[in-house]
Amino acid sequence: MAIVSRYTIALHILTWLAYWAEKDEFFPSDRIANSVGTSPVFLRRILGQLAKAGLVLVQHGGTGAGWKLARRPEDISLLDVYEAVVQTPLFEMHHSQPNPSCIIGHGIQPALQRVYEDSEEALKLRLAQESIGDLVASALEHGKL
Amino acid sequence: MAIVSRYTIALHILTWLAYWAEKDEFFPSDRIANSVGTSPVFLRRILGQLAKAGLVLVQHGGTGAGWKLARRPEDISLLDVYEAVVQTPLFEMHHSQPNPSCIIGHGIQPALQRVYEDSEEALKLRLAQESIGDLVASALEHGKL
DNA sequence: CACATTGTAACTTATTCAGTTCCATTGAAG
DNA sequence: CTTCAATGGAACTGAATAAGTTACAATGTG
Repeated sequence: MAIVSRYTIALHILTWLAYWAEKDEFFPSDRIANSVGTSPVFLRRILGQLAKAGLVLVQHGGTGAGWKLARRPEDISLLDVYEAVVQTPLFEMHHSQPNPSCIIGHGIQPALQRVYEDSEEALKLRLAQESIGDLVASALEHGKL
Repeated sequence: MAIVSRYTIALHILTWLAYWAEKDEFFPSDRIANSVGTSPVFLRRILGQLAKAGLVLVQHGGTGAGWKLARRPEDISLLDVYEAVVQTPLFEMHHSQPNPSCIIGHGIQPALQRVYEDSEEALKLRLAQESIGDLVASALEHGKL
């Protein structure tokens, strides 16, 4: 399979919040849902993860409750978002145990472990180079056509 | 989610075949299944993909039917295996359509497309640097303890 | 106190993956 | 030319996971 669409949704949310950030207000989840095209409850689940990671701030009760960015868009990297939203390792190991009395079956998992960690690291390094600020600029460019 | 365990299984298969490669015979799928710890039918599905990609050779009927490597282990990169077995893009887009009348909703997908492609490319570049030969060496090192 | 909004739990639905069973097909060996 | 060990593929099951929905208690501003 692939990296969950939850990650795409999280990036959409943050890009949207960044676009409206100059207003400096809290935006409710159904307002965001209108742009993303999915349910406010689903968004709140993701927003909760982003809040735990310190990427957004939440205002609970009263009128004017909702969400806003906790930092400037340029200071939120796509890696920050990845680590906030994706908790599972990128590569899956065997579902059923390989045969430990076979020398390959015994040694393959630690061998893969090392390669998998390095490869995941390469991906994360690339994600660290891009920010929500970049996404806003790029989305506006494409959105205006 | 993550990259399917099918990829791990494919690497296990090829590492196993590489380990026995000097014998220069064809190995049946249930012999391989004994090391991997999963069903021969599942393995044959994966072996079929590897054969299509030209990484293994198959011998159909008769005694001595089975599978063997089509190239030397050092000439099969982990990227070759990835492209043989994983067909879907690494990142998932939205499941439901973002709002096209919102400027962010309209521009976000092409913006993400570019970043996603670049990031997937970074992962593949790392996978291209490692070969089945490396995996055999590393697995033997760990397997001997 | 009123009320807009969050937080969370429980449920449904769809999808995907791994694994299984079954049988027709293949082709080397005797 | 028969035998038989093996592949190839279809059809099915079971389990896990994701996205989406409904419902309601908790929050805290005004």
